[in-house]
Amino acid sequence: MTAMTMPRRRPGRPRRDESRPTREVVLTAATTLFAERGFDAVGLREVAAAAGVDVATVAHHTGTKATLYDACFARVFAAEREVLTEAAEQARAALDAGPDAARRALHELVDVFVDFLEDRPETTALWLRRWLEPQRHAELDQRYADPLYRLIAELLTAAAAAGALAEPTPHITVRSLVWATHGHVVALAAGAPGARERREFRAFVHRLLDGLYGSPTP
Amino acid sequence: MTAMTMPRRRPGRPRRDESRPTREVVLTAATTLFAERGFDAVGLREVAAAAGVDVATVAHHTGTKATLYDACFARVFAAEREVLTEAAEQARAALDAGPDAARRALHELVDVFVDFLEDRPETTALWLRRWLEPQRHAELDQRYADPLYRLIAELLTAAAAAGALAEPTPHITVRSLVWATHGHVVALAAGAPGARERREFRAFVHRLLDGLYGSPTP
DNA sequence: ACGATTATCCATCGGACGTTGGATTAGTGG
DNA sequence: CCACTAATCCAACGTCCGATGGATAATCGT
Repeated sequence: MTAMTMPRRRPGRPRRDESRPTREVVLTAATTLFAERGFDAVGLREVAAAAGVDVATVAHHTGTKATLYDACFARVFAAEREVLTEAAEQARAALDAGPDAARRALHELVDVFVDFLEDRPETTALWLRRWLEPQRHAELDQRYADPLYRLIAELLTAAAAAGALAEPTPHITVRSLVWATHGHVVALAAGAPGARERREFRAFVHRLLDGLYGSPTP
Repeated sequence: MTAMTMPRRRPGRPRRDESRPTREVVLTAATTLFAERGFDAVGLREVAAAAGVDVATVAHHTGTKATLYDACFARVFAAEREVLTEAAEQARAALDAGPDAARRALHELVDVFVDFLEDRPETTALWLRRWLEPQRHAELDQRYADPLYRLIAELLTAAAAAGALAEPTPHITVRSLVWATHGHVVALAAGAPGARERREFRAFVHRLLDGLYGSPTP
């Protein structure tokens, strides 16, 4: 196909689309690309093309490539934190309603987390990529992951006190569960069979939650 | 410090060190760098410097950057497969010696796997990085991971038949265990506290093995 | 002993990269 | 209506990258 000279956008400030600010468009495009191929494999010109803008516009809105990457991660993580903290609050409220309701609330929490990661696989991809950067790992866990892990571990400890679990759950068990979930999401993103795979993984985590520390009464 | 003109090595074939072939030196250096920072963040000149050779020598022995990366992965995985298949054979032999011996053999298998990954964190790093490349994921799992998963899952099924476990273990449980272990290794590599962290993770996986599908008799 | 092969380094190429200076145009405040 | 700011694109810079052609020296086969 002959490259017809597309009416190229001329420089200058265009009409502003209030509903989708350029910064959001750029961050969305960059998040997808970074999640798929990682920081170093993605070029700023590529991000700009995916967002439909020039590379200088990307720089104007998000600074250097490193700050763009950080902004993508912070944006994705903000959504994760919001979902998880709200679900944890609801589960904690249910602890007072008796062991059965508490246990149901814990399973609901697990479902919310797995649902969230399945719906947004870029979250998992960005987490795994950043965990593989040894310099950033410690700072990341301190700023982002550890507070959430602590939140969940404390919730499970309170659940044990309320009779919904046989024992409190250490931090390390929560982390292992999180990694198992991320593995599940990575396999899904790589095209593993959908419905059955999901059902089996749900059964795995729920069984782990019920069985590892022993439900008091089945 | 003034850059004193180091007696630079002149071209031409040097005396050969039979015990450490150049190809092995290059692969070792490249494996470390790729595991630490990933394919795109590592330059061939950097690999060459770490191996103490010129970049053209790297190309001479390992071809393009992509084939070098593949060679690193294949070499690391060969060691993993060797360790795991031998451990699985020993465990299978123990299945005939009664449920208790069989159960002990399964725990030994888990220990061998976690020991191996803790000793060679680059194995975990390379696996995780490749799992994050969607194009290669399917081929990788087919060629490398799935046979091992199947080996272990069949072993656990045989263990259930021999009375060491209450139920056969699906593929997905094995994969989840593998991911949990990788998460543990990543945390260790990032400087998490050593001894206690390790003890708690061992307790987690062993308890999962015993408890998730229920040991027949405690 | 001498050609052939192997292993190494040097120099360089074309291209892609991240970043930036500056021109251009739309909106905004007075 | 005019000065100012904000947002966009173009073009370029210097750097680094992966790859390769070619020179050089050690080893090997005969």
